[in-house]
Amino acid sequence: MKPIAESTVRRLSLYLRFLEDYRRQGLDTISSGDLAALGGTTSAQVRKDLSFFGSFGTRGLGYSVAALAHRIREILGLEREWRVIIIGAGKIGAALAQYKGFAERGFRIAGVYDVDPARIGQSLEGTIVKDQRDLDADIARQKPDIVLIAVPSEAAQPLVDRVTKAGVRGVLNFAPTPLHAPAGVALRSVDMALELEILSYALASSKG
Amino acid sequence: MKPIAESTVRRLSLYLRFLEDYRRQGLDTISSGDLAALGGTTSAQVRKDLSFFGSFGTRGLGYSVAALAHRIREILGLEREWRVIIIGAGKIGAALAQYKGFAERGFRIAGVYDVDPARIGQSLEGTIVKDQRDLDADIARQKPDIVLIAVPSEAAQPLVDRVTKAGVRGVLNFAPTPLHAPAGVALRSVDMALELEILSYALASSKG
DNA sequence: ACTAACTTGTGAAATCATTCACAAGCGCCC
DNA sequence: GGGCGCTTGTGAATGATTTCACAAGTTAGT
Repeated sequence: MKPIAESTVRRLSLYLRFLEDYRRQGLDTISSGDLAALGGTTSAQVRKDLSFFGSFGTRGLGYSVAALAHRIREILGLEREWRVIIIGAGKIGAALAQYKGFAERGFRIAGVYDVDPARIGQSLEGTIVKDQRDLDADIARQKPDIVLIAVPSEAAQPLVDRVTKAGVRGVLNFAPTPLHAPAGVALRSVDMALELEILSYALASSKG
Repeated sequence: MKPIAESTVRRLSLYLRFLEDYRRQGLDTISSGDLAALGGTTSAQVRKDLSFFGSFGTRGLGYSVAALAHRIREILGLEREWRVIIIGAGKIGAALAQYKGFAERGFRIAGVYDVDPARIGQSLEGTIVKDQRDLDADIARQKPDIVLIAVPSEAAQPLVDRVTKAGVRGVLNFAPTPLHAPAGVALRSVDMALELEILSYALASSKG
């Protein structure tokens, strides 16, 4: 199958949310125009996005909310549960551990790790913070799918190297530094300071 | 001036970090190739990015680390201090309020707001959580530049409407829902669940 | 059964972003 | 001062993504 652009995947994920809203409202069908209006895009874009994966609409009517939601979940791999571990139990790690949105989407937090003795043993919403020295053994045993990196910048790259060596193939980084992973490993970064800087540019360039 | 792509602005922001690293190491010049290697891109990309804003390199030598860093800060609007307020003092809001990376880059947290009486009055790293009822009056008085939205999804859009009406022109949303802002307002979203779903897709589509 | 009103799916066109390729400029060394 | 090696800046070419435009399929109404 030809590779799908990230922008397309991102929009699919959004469409899924709108479909869930529609379902909650008891609506059975939705048109590409409706999805476009909700997502701030165009109906052609929506149809093109979906067309990469087949054609599951009905001309004249639109898409079945339930069927399309199911199909998008399949495409995104959300039908299964993903085991996620968090490394770093500081402010951001703790916020992530307690974030409800992950569980709702099938991402199960299987463990939280830190190096700080003051944090090890603490409970974060039911999860006990474990010693980072247990990390490799736990990865070997539990085979987590995704690791969230919530440690200081300088500790991030060594951890990526470590967990990918242990077999982890998905990493989501929250440290404000670009990381590199070997081929075959999916790595993404959420960089809040960077987002603020992009906003800064937008404000600075518009008002002069 | 012609509009600059967001991807370009994002990379400029990265280059700035590398320049600061270089400066800490006492290096005076840097080439587009060096910047490219650090950022995982190509030297042509780096030069093209910079060329949108003028030409400030020296052929044969590269770029002055100090001069380029200064110029990028100017471009991004990081020479001035931005006043930022945070709405929502839950886990994410609290983590944001205490995040060191913002202050380092000139984003000053001027206030944190919540509606929950249990949170109002609490201290977050020196900042007292204020009553959200004071929001409009405080915005009128302090003229914050940027608002960080860290509230539940359903509360997010009304807040965007409210703060933009009060004159705020930059919004960074952390609620997992797409928001809409009037023209002239810069709005971005950081959606952690969405990033995980993109990872999920990458993992699901590679291993079948 | 026919028409009118919609909506999908998709090639083609247009736009946007990245990469290529190279002339031109600069520093260093002899 | 001349030549060599390195690096920038930038048009042109390529590649990727979005938008256009429309044939074809479906429902609902009469």
